Amino acid sequence: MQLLKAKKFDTRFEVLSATLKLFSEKGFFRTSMQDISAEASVSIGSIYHHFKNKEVIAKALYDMLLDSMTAQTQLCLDTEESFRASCKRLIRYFFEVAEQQPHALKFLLYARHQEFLPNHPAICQAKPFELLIVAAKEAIASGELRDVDPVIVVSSTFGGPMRLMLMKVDGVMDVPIEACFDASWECIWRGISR
Amino acid sequence: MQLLKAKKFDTRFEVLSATLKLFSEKGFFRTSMQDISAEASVSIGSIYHHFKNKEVIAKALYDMLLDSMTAQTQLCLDTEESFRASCKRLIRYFFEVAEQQPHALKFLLYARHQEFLPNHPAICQAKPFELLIVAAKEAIASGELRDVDPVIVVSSTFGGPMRLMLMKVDGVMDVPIEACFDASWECIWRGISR
DNA sequence: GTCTATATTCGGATAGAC
DNA sequence: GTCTATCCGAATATAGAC
Repeated sequence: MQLLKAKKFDTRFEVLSATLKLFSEKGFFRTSMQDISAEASVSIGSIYHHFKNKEVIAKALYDMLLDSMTAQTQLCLDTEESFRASCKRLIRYFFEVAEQQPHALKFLLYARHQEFLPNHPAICQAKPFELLIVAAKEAIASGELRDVDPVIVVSSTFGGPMRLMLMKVDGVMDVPIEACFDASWECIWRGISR
Repeated sequence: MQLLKAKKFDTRFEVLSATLKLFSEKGFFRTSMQDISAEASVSIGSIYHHFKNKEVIAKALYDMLLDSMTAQTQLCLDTEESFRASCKRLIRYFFEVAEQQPHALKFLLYARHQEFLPNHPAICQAKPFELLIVAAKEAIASGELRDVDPVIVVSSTFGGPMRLMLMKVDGVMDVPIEACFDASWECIWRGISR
């Protein structure tokens, strides 16, 4: 599933797509409107017709990607029966995104937003994180997990995989990230399971 | 131990100290030389006398903090006898820094460097990480840890605590981070130990 | 809706006195 | 070594034609 959705082949999409690539490569501040214009083959005037300013492009992009992540998280939690199964599936999904849409994941993970979207909540206050906290709480109540603070459960569960994903999107990992899944998951599950 | 060392009460130190605060609050690009000048109570001309440009300040800061981290990592690995004891001590140390010198940790963790120090190695290629990989390898050989890829061991060990540290420096954690230590460590150790 | 040309601001960096 | 005053380029954003 593509995180960045092409409703139709329109200017708006071209701009967002080009911007995502540039931001993840060079960052928000090193990317000029000129750059975006060139990469998207859309004039600066047109860009400003669709987006009030550069920050608005960033915000549109961020919201879109985060919404996809939230939807996917919700889906995994709703579809699977156990916390274990939900997390396994979700991490598998994240790994897939890291492999196939590294730009999107890098943009999202690198929490640069803090810098270019001032007074925006930190990523750890975002929706997916909160959904997982709730799910962890339930899994503790049901006895699936040991009785540990849910925040620590979620950090322990996703902290390791996130390090691996960062390595992947930074180009430091030469093997496919899927190769890390089993070993990584075993560490996680031994850590949090009852 | 202070990560930012005051050799003497000199201009250079004043600038670095002010810059650390501003960068961690507003980021590299939103901090102007004007801002630094005001915060440090040092004229712009003087700043440029000591540092060629803004990037050089950032790099000096980054190197200084990373060197401290490397030294501390080395110390823990040299002093303690087991991988387990080394990591416990190191994470305790990190937590302490998160609590007492959040600016320093935030600057270091937020890997914004990628953006303002182009073609600089990602944090996961930095010295402390490499030291830990080697140590993990040895601990596997000695039978202290299960036979898991050392990269995964290190990610699993520090991934969780790093999430917690980020929450702390982002002001999202209201309790002292030390309160998380025992539970977090138990998850880690169950995950990686033999 | 898209484009080109242009205005205006901002901030990094320098010159040169003390 | 420190300071003030100033330069100048870059990039955001706009105006207005098509």
